[in-house]
Amino acid sequence: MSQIKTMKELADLAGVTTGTVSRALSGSPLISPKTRERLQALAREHGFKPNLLARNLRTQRTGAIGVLIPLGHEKGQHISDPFFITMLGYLADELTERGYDLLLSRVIPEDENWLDQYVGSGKIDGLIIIGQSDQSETLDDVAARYRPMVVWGGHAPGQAHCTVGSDNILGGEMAAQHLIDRGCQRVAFFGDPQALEIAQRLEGCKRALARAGLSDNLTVLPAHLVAEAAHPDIAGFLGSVSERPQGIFAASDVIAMSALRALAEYGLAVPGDVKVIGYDGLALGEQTVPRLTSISQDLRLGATTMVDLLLRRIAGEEAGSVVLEPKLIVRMSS
Amino acid sequence: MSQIKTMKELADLAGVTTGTVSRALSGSPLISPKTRERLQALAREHGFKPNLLARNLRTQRTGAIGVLIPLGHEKGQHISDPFFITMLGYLADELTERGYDLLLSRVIPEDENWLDQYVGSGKIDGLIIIGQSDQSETLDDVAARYRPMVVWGGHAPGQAHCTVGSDNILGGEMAAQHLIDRGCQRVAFFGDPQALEIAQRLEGCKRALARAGLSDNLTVLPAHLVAEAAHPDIAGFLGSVSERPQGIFAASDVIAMSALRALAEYGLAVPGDVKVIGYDGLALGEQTVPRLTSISQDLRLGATTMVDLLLRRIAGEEAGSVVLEPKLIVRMSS
DNA sequence: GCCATTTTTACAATCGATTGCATTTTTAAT
DNA sequence: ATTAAAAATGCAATCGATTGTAAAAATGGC
Repeated sequence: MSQIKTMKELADLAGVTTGTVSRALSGSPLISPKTRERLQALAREHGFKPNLLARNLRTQRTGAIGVLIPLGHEKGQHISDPFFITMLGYLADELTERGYDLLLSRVIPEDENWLDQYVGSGKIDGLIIIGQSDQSETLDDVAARYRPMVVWGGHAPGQAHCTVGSDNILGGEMAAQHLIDRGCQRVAFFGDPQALEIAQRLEGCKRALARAGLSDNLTVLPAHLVAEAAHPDIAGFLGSVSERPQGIFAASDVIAMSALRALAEYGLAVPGDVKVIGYDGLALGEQTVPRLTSISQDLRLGATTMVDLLLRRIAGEEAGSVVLEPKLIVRMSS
Repeated sequence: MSQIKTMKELADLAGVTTGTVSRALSGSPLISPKTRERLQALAREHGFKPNLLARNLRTQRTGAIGVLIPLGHEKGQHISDPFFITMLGYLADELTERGYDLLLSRVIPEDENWLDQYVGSGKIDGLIIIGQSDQSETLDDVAARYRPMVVWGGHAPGQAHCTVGSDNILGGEMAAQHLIDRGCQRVAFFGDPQALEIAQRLEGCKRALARAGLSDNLTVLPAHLVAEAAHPDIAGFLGSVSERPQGIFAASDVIAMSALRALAEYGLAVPGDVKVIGYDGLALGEQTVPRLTSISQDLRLGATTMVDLLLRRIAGEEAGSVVLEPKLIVRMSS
């Protein structure tokens, strides 16, 4: 019952060398069945578990995938943000199902090469980044020399890093078109286009409005991504505009929820006075009052796809970006 | 611009030894400021990052905290369960704020010593376990020889492992009392008492009923913890009981949500026909229809407390279990 | 019973950093 | 200029496993 911590101890105990123990425990055919079983039994009996650090150092693989959340210009944003959390849950399911651990880190990309902190640190076999934020060039930069990396976010032509995400331009177009179909003439866009994904959604929005000849009727409010921070932005906006928009396109469901709250506080009926559409299709949209119309990205599929691509890249295959279909979910807010 | 991967390469390049490089990069006072700066500049220039595995192997610390979710008898339960996810988000915030990484793993405790997979694997400095499930003895067992471990869940007298969690008995009592106060004579408890926390909530429930002389009016339905799995359990129950309960105490908010859905499907009004109270106080309870009355556990505080205790234990201090105050949140379902 | 194979096991280098101790270089004091 | 003291660097062991190769033991054919 003594505590065997290292192979050396086990080896001494059994009267063999660590090499033999190592091979025995890994079931190498170089070891006779007799000693193999003896050593395995001994290891079990003493509860011996090989040190993974040492093993990984030697074998140069870790069995862990890093998941990074760059918080961009949004300093206050927490990991407990519903979108991150949802995505994280799916990723965790997917990765653990395939035998990988998930190393979660929050990063605030302040110093030049925040990404290199992880890449090549030897702690991970691959990297999944949730959201480009405003770091698209940095990502391109790193992607050039670090292959096993997949990013959730928008795909732009000429982009070097591998992304998975919905077609944000199309999604934005669908959202705006939906508002137009519902009779909105003046539309407000809530979201900060500094982030690529959001810029793309805005772009799609503009296209739809242009097609309807409503280009001049768009107002853009660069609202914060965090719910608590977005609320004052939105409340301020609603209080100050002369001509109230008839439709609001929020660049994320979280922003949309803030908008719903602010609208309620101003006594505005949704969808009667103002129609609201979000983006993400999070589960919480089912539970808002009124239930939130949204452009849905299939996050579970997104997670699966990212993990797929990543593992293929780790294996050395080429694997390009994937663009997922956005889907309009009409609920009660529009 | 060559890719410097190891200290040896950097050292050769600079014409010094790895020892010097190591000390220079870690800012040791044994190195002259001149060479220190020269080496640091060189390292920066070549984008050198020390291999963390090697460092950790040498220093015997990893900078990572393991978070484990034993899924117990509930095989189908996913990490994307709202409760886990919420807790996970808070933990991630808390840990990253203190400079720790978070290594997430899902475990299905099938083999004898699932816990030893992680303890002593050398990958983590400490362990946080979310939920005891039905593994309380195993946890006690491991706690005896592995100090840096904190568990979210119920605290029972004589328990060896360090727990943080709400007072489940008191919480259960409060929930049942609330239903009684609202005039419920027959009460149903939804939840599987195999898990310690749930058993405790049931115990509290029984006490309150006993005090009111209603002991015989309790029905226990061991519903699944997973929303999708709980629903048929509950629907079946509602369809089969002769005397419908006037109050339902769901052992978790997730179960309560399933109950709300099932009740709606049976055309029963909440809280008119049946009153429902959940447990956890998750944010999603704000968004249900009707908004869910619940016994709230302050998960953010719980996460902070767990991390606190864990770090103190890692530092070698003694740190005992903490029981948090449950709080009744009256919303619209009761 | 002896030599040639084939199995088993031992030996030792290796992964990439850290760190105590020995050695060299620099500084300062006489 | 000499030497003692202080400062800076080099050397080499170490963390705990893996793995190619060499050595030893077991097997088999005659």
